[in-house]
Amino acid sequence: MKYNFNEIESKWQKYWAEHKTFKAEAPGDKPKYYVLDMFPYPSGAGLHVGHPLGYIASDIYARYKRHKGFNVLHPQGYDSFGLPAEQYAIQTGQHPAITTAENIKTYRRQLDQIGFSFDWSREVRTSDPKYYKWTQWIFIQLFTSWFNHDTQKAEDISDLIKIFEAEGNANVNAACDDHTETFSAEDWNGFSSEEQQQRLLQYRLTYLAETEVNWCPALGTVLANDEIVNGVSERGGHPVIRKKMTQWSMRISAYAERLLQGLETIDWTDSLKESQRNWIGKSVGASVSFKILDEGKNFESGIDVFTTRPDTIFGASFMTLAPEHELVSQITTPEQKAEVEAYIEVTAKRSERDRMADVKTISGAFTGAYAEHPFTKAPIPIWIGDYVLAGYGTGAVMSVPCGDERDYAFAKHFNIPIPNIFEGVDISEEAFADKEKTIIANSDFLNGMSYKKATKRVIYELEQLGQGKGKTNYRLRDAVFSRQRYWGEPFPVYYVNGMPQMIDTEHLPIALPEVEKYLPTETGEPPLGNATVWAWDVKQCAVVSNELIDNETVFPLELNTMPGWAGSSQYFNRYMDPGNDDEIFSKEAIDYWQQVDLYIGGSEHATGHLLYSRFWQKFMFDKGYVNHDEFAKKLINQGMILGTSAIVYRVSGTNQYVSNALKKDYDVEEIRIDVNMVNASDEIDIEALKKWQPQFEDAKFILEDGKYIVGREVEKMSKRWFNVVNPDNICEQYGADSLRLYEMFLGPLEQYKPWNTAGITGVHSFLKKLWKLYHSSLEGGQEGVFNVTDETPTKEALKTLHKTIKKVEEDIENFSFNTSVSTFMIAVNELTAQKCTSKAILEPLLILISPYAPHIAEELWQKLGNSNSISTADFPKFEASHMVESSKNYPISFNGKTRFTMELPLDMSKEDVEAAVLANEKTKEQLQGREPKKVIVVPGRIVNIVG
RNA sequence: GCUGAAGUGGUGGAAUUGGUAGACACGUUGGACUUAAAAUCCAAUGUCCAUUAGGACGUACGGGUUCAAGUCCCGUCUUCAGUACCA
Repeated sequence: MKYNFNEIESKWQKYWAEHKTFKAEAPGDKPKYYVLDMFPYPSGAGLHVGHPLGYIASDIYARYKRHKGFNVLHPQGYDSFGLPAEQYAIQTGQHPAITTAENIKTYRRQLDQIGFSFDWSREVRTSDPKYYKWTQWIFIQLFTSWFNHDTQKAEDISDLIKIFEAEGNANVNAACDDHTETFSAEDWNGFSSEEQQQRLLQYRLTYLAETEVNWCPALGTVLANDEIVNGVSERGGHPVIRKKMTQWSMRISAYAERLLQGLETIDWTDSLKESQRNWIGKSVGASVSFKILDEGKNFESGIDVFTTRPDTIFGASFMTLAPEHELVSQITTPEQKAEVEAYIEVTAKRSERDRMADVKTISGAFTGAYAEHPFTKAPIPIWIGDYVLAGYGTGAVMSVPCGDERDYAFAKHFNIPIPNIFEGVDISEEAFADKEKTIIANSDFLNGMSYKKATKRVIYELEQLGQGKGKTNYRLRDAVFSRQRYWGEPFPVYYVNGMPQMIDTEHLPIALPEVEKYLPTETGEPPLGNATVWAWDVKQCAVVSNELIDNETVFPLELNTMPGWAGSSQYFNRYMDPGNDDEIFSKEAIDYWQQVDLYIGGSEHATGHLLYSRFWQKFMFDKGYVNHDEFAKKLINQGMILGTSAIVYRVSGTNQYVSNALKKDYDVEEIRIDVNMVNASDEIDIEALKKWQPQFEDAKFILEDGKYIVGREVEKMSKRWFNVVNPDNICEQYGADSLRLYEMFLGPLEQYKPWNTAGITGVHSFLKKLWKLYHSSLEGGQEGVFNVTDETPTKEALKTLHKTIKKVEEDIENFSFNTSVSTFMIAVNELTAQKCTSKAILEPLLILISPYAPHIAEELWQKLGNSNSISTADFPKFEASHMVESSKNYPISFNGKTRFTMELPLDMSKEDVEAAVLANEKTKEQLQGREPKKVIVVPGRIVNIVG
């Protein structure tokens, strides 16, 4: 019998689908385990061999946990809103829903052929109205909540209104806009409804606000920072301007501290936690208010700065504002006006990128104005400089040149005095920024103090003056939540007199309207501005035609859509109860499934999806919908499988191509060609190449040894490098089990590693050997027939089996799937050599292998006479008794060098081993009559004699 | 610059956490089978010396601790990833 993997694999895939083998059970007595993959965006290109890596790992773990008696939830779905489908729609007019559905079909077929044990009955699609109903619902929950800093949690907005009605906002310690004014209960009750709403918006966890965005007029859309290169759009090279737009934002900054603290409680990789910490960017210091020395003018407020080094305040010899700072135009003196304006213009022209790349050049301008030092009352000149960022802190710094490198460089450049306030430190060459070694001098009441003491004291003194207080600053900014796109979740929002109103949750979902064009409107409105049926009738509670808008009972709906991360920030909880139309998930479901036990996905989501999801989870926790404030207990980042591009070398200016080894003799250009035309020894199929692209049709090739050898380059797998390997081809040629084993065998899960199809023969021939082990040839050289007997297993075979059980169990628990593939190979080789046919060995062996190679395992399992799926079988129990060896070959070392080996019983005591070794002839020979100083015996390992 | 991870044969990678370095696989070489190829099987394969027996060296580099170091400590170098004037 031949190992016919194609037949076997499609047979079992069909069986699993028909029998719903992997459907998670309803809550019951079994312990639960939740294994989750980051769901894919279904792109038009389909899957390449790199994509399933994490899915294979999670599938192995899920199957293993089923063998271990857990009720496993292992769902899959699609993050199906997104830009590519929309751009395709713009080009072709095809509705994104149609292309998305087609792409999902391809994905599903490709996923199915790899044999994943997903519970497809729980599939979610973020673009499905039944799903995004709940995304809209969460948005409304956020809108009707505020964050109380005193309790450190989200609370209902109605409670806030009660406080306002009773006592105003003076005692409310909430996460809110910086510019929120103080009002009394009388003030509040005197406000019009609109004025009240305006103020509440400053407290809500999602709010409308004017935000600066990168606007590209030619493309009619907002661009993200990474879509801009050198000040122009990446696509098309159109100019981009900074523009203030009214946008929805999420008040994630309210959760900064909890997002930081929560990292301590979860088992995620250190590097990932570290990048989240950096992103949150907590810094502890003080805010200090400097009075502006006005000449006739009257400034109500001074200049607020944030500093982490308030202890160095006596060293402040100037102040620097960001050029964009709002006070700049007010304080600049007439004499300095021209210079300041010129400088602002220059910096405004410089793109963000230029400013970042060019850190060395020092530039700035003096405003002519002075501030007053809070303690010495000395005048301090106020400068502007682009090294101060408008977006961080207050956009202003007190510059202490002796204690900060950037301030030092700025002071040197503009000849500003650099007073030294450190004891015993020379600052003639560079600034001194070592907090730990700081002793303050020349600083009045701070003299002689350490950084810690001085900081405490100066904050106290500033508070006495009313000019400062201790403050913690976070770099984390609120997240802009509006996109000028079509293919995203519509907001459940309509506008009455410009104020946003939520649609009642019972009328959700608000489905995406049909539009003629997917582009922005001519007046610059988002694509939903093209919709003709996009108004809200509050009487009928229905979406109606725009023509009916009367601003009395029919109102305009929001034209923006939500960003990509909206749909992915709670999907893991929705999987627990995906069909529920009445709630996002039932209490019963969340109480049983709790949280994700194991989450596998790429590290590129570190500061996006993974941060936003934690934020929403904490919010859901505050509102009592979930019972953990972290959604994933453990997270593993799988590495990427890279492509190995093939390169041919064109001799410059000709149509000749030179083989890799000869290219050094020519002036050549590199051209990437399709890797599928190159064989395992890097030799190219010239005929195929000629047909591939017209430019090669009548090309000449300069060969080495009659062959054209390509160059290789390891890089990301991508269509544009022609290095994509399609899993369809691999499954067809070698089978899904080979693909699964090989992806694991390639190296540690977390690591980046290149794909090399040639190596797959190793695992493929292992599967053939495994097949053969169950189909041993009978005497006389017949074709192998299925041959498993009830024979009592030999000691040797038992040892092989239990060694394998132990190793594989350890490997899976430690997620080192690569080494267990080797373990299987060794086991099969040993059992083949032992001519093992015993069912008592071969049956449990199959269970060990089945998480990795489920199809072949199911087939052989069935041949063994089992009628159920192997996935219901219990994981074999390791029994140490089978591992006991009576003796072992000890390496005998002298001063750490191994000289010979000795067979010794393992149950011998250390003393007896020592005696036996010393009595040995070879030992005596080595010692040449001398007495050993010490004999070290490590049981079962080594004997070392120190002479 | 800072932060994080890592440097082991021709290649991907193992190494029971301080105990025979290079498991397993790819590749390469030789052999068997075959008209031939594919497939399969067997053998060799870290480097150097030696006909063999065997020996020396060897985990980026330089030191150290230890009977014993890929593993621990100190210093240096290199690579990859993230981040970037964060006051």
